[in-house]
Amino acid sequence: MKEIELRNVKGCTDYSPKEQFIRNYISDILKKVFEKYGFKPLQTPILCYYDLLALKYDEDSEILNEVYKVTDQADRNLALRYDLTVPFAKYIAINQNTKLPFKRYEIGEVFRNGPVKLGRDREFIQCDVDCVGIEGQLVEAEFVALYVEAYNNLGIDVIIKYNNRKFLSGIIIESGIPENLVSETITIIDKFEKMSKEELVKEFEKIGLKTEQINKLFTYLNTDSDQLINISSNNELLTQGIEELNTLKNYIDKLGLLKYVQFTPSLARGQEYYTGTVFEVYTRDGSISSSIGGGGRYDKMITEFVNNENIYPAVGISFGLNVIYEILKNRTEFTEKSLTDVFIIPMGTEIECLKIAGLLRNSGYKVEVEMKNRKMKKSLEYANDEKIPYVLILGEDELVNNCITVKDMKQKTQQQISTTNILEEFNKIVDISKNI
RNA sequence: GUGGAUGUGGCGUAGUUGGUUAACGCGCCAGUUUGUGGCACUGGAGACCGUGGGUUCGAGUCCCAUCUUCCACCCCA
Repeated sequence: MKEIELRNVKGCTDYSPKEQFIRNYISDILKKVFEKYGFKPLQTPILCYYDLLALKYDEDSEILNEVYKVTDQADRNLALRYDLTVPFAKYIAINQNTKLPFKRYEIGEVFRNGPVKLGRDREFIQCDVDCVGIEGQLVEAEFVALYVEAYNNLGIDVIIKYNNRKFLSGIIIESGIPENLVSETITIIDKFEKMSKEELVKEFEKIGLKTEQINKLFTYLNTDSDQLINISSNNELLTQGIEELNTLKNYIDKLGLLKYVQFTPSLARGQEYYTGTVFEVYTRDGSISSSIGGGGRYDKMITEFVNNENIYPAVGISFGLNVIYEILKNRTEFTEKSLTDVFIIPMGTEIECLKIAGLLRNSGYKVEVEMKNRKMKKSLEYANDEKIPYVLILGEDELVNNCITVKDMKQKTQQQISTTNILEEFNKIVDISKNI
């Protein structure tokens, strides 16, 4: 056998039990909130036809370079999914009798053969929530509520920045910038908050914008949400964008969520397919500079994809599992947390212990039984390392007296309880120590 | 993909102008007598110094190549 270097594929990560526990905790909370808002789980395959992705992303698109291509034994051209949105659109296209509105969520791996750095892998989990079939700003407003609730449940204080693509394109056109430079301009605007004004001007000049245009654009980009009403224009796109922004703000206000949002005219988001409202979520204290969630309205994508007479207006948002993990991982509730509640050490009483473990498990405790025949000292050291709060010891002494020793590892106390109604007795001990 | 750094036991590091058996902390294992943990003490295992060449009497230490990882740029989640 040839010796190989043992390592993970670039951009792929192992998650240890402790890490994965927190990741599961996060996705469990997210799932609960999604379902609370009426979103249904939809599961799509990771493998898909390459042509499907090629159809969606332009031939020369950078995205396509980052798609993993694979083949099967029949030499079919396949790919690993790049995001969850295309599989979603594909599902709608295949199941055209799907009743609208269709609300689904999906949490799953996606793959991008791109640059790797801290917090950015090639295999990563996306958490997407989408609603297809509804126009107007109500969906957006509800998504804001969902965002707030989800991040509240995770204990993260957030600020949701929002903007509107029609508004953004509108102000660019209104500034006198030619149509063919719109998308390049947006790319630069996306860096608005990261770069100084001088740097931005340089960038704008590089793509050929005139000083007058740049100045006009800057005025628009510094607009406050209250000033939106004052902007009047013949540009239909701009008027529409402003109207949508005002409607959305009104909804958010009535839902009492205004303190969670911030109108940000420079917010663009990279994806070409957004057509209306866009969101990006940040921690309020700014402890994490990158966004921890984002999304927006994309009315055309599914419509073009399905390509029948129907239109499929859609809004989708996503949560950044990795970055949420980075925020939560150091919380003591996790670092001090044991994945096991009870550790049972048998002293020649293995089967009895397994039976007791079964009893405790049935009432919801996570129970582990010592199976390695080692010294009690070692067993206790293990329990201690794992931060397991309770240890039961069943030896001959206990067996004779029909009882079992219960150690409270945190309090460093121990007592004996009767084995005949062990569950009841044990619950009592747990309750008492919880109250302390 | 382009540019810049990096690579020493499981982890984090030290290794002087190239010179004998590569050091330290953490971790790991075992013990400090009987069925009791977090501390302390004692002992132990574990690295051909990323890989392949080269210079040299001699290289972890110099040169070249290659790979890995990381940081910028690009793009995004």
